[in-house]
Amino acid sequence: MGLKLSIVNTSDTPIYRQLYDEISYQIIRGELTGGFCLPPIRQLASDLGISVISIKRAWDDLERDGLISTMVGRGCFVADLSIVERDALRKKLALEQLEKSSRIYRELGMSADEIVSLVRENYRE
Amino acid sequence: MGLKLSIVNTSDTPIYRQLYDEISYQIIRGELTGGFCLPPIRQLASDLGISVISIKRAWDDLERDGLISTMVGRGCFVADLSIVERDALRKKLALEQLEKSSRIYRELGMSADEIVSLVRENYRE
Amino acid sequence: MGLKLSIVNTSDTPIYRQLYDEISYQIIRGELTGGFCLPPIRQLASDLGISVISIKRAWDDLERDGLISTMVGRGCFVADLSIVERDALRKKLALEQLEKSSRIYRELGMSADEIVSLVRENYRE
Amino acid sequence: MGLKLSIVNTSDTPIYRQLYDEISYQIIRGELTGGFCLPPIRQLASDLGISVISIKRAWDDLERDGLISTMVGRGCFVADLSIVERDALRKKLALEQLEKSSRIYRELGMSADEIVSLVRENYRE
DNA sequence: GTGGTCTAGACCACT
DNA sequence: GTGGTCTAGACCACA
Repeated sequence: MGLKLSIVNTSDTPIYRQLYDEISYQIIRGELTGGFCLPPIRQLASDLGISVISIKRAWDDLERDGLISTMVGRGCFVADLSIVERDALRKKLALEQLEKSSRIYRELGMSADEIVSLVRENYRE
Repeated sequence: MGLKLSIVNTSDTPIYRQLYDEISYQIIRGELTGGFCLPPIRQLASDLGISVISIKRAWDDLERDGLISTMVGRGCFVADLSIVERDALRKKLALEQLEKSSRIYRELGMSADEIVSLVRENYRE
Repeated sequence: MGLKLSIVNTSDTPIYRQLYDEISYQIIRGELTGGFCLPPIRQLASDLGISVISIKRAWDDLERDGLISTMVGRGCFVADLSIVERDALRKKLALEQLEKSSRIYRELGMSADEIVSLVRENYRE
Repeated sequence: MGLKLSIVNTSDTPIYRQLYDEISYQIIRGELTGGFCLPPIRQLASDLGISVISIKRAWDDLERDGLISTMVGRGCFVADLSIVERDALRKKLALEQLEKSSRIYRELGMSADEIVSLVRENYRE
């Protein structure tokens, strides 16, 4: 099974960011495991109908964060992460997101209880 | 008491967006009430050290969303919103934010309980 | 019975234009007849909650077009118009409006028949 | 064939409005079809001898109304509208215009028949 | 006095 | 290359 990626051109989040996010989420969820070989960027670019530059940028960022590693001439491979590392990453991303939202909830004058009930409501669907 | 606004020039969110957010939050929290006359855009521009255009853009967006109304030659005034309208707006913004976060939480494979405990933890601080 | 005027501050048509229009329409419909004495602009300004300047501007325009005449120290009076004059004015305004709309209808690629049926539909309500 | 636009600087309708109108009419008439790539705003600005800002403002409005979509770094593209959508839009704009006119016709005390005959007269030319 | 629009030119991020 | 944002300064119409 190959890599699954879906890109939204009209989104306001840059393409390279969408790529970064999708790959990192798949790694965190364990769908992409250590040693998996990512497809050649040129092929991926034509498959997704996007620019090579966007992919390169995403791959660079992923490598910077230790999620993949590039072996010149051989390709890009998903890094080996322990469950502990993956979990730490997961919690870090969740907290980042939560803090961003919380700032807004506070601006709206919402209490923790209100938010919790919104969360529960939202998840039931 | 005049209007309180703080702008961060180095932020990656555009100035006009920061202005929009601050004003709309103040309206939702009831700190800015119907009929309040916003300061002249040119005065505000020089006070904040920003361009008139950024303010104009924010005011345009606020007007399009029914939060203020501008009268040429007279000034810009906060719209009269009923408590019901304000609450609806508040809930709408909260839900928008929640859905954005939820998408990410789901990508990270988190359950509702996990999120709720994160929220509680986050709010205790 | 006094003069009836309703002004919408938030409208995008200038106040002086709203005044001009309402007065001229009343004259055309024969509700304001020759010799009728308009209220003092200062009183009207405070009654309507608008600026004297806006009224002055409207009165000036009306006088320019021969619809009222100002007698210094005595007030402003509606001009004596014959039925023929009133009808000519009515047709002129209608045609002006029609030409403005027609330009848009043509841009939208509508035929005369389409427009006529829209008119009939619109008037039935 | 490139995009055809004509701007009148001396008009009292803002440049960004003229742009919005011309583009939207061309989309409604089917002259601009889905996927068409609008010229770069900076090139268009220099071609038309106007400022980038005016174009940007028009493009923003068009995007807000779902008529085009812009992709940073790639350009602005005409949205894919079904014939049904285009027709609905066309009718909506026509009705808006008609209601504006009708208000005035009523103020002038005109019957539906009078208006219809005016329309027919006006279209014969 | 107010807001509405526009220009010319700049810097930045994305592809 | 593309669009996104911003500044500084100008001219106009409205109240």
